[in-house]
Amino acid sequence: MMAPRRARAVEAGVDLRDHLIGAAARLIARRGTGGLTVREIAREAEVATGVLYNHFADKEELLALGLHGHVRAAEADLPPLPADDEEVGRALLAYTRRALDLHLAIVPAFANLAPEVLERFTALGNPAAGGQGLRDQLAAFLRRRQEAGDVAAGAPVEAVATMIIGACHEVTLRAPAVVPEGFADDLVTIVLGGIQVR
Amino acid sequence: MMAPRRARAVEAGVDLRDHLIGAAARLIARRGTGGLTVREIAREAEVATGVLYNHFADKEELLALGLHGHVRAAEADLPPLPADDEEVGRALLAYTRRALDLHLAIVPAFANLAPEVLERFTALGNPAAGGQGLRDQLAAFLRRRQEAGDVAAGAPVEAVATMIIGACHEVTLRAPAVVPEGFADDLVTIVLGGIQVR
DNA sequence: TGTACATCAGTGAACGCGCGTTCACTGATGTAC
DNA sequence: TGTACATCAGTGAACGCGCGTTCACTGATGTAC
Repeated sequence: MMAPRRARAVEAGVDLRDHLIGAAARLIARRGTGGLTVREIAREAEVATGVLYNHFADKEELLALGLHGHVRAAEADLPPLPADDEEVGRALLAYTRRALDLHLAIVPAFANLAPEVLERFTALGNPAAGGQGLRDQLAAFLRRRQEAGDVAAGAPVEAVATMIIGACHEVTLRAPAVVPEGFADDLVTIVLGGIQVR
Repeated sequence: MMAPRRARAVEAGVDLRDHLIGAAARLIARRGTGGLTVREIAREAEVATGVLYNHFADKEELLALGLHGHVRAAEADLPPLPADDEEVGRALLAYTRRALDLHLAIVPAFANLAPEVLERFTALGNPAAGGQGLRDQLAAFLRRRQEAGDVAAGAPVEAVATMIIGACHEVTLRAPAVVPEGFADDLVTIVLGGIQVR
């Protein structure tokens, strides 16, 4: 075997590649991908700028990986999902709150994302819900409950999932993000019962 | 009066300032604010680059104005809104379709927008719905119909407006944007009747 | 165990390019006579 | 009407800065003996 050299600031046992991705993820969590420079990332990692190019093809690859890590880290902080035998309304509320919390944590990082980075990020697979994505996870939940007879047979569950996730996006995109009082409850109320006069 | 000179490519009678904003709006409509350069805008306007700085403080101001113009132009292309005595479901469908169409036209331009430009754009006032914004316009419509007794008294109409607009965002943000078959109808169905088993 | 040498990841100054912005110059339009 | 002159918006080459990327050099870690 050959004999390499270690980066001064990286403790033994950690892969420098992971160390760099972690530094990028931390910066992205703090201020978005916005005007991040490779020098800044190297500084955060306490490493020389040139080393990035020993581990990544270019800045975009590192940013995509950092963003991916950021999303996974944010999701890992969330409380677990409800069991499938939970009452539909309660379960839906839990899914909605989860989506809101996750979006509050990650949407800012996507606000000013270069298209090339987004493309690479997408190619890495959806990091949320084990590669499934929040929207699809919610849609799958609704289909299961529909088959179980807890959701009206003809209900357009795909559109429901899109609406709930979309509403979370909407409220979370403005800077600063403001979630109205009782927002998640309102969403569930609407989706369950509608607004029509009866 | 003094004696100025006219830009070669600008026909008599049009304000050069408006001509420049129009060129910026056209480019933004075509490819977003993404990597637009002042040289490109000047080229589109068939004018020297330096002239921009006779009419705008900097690039950001021109981009914000161009974006504003783009949104107003997109909205002007839309069919008119339904009258207030239209049946609620039909009216809601019309509002939803309008929101979808407008978002299809303008969301791409916001995808990769620099925060400073967004800030300046916001300072110009919401260009949609006569300065009111689509979401607020929809919420106002729902409040009116609620007072008229066409919408359930306790229904959280603000959240409904956010959900519908959010769903339009959601579906329109992915590139390429794909609106599922019957999407607007599904949204209205959900909002009116809900998905609960009865 | 100790010394000489080889390896190659890490280092960071330097390169080069793109782009926003500037400014000396141009020339079309008006005024003076 | 014609000629000389003044004005200043328009022009575009040049400036300067920031940032991604490169590459000659360094030095920690292993191997040979």
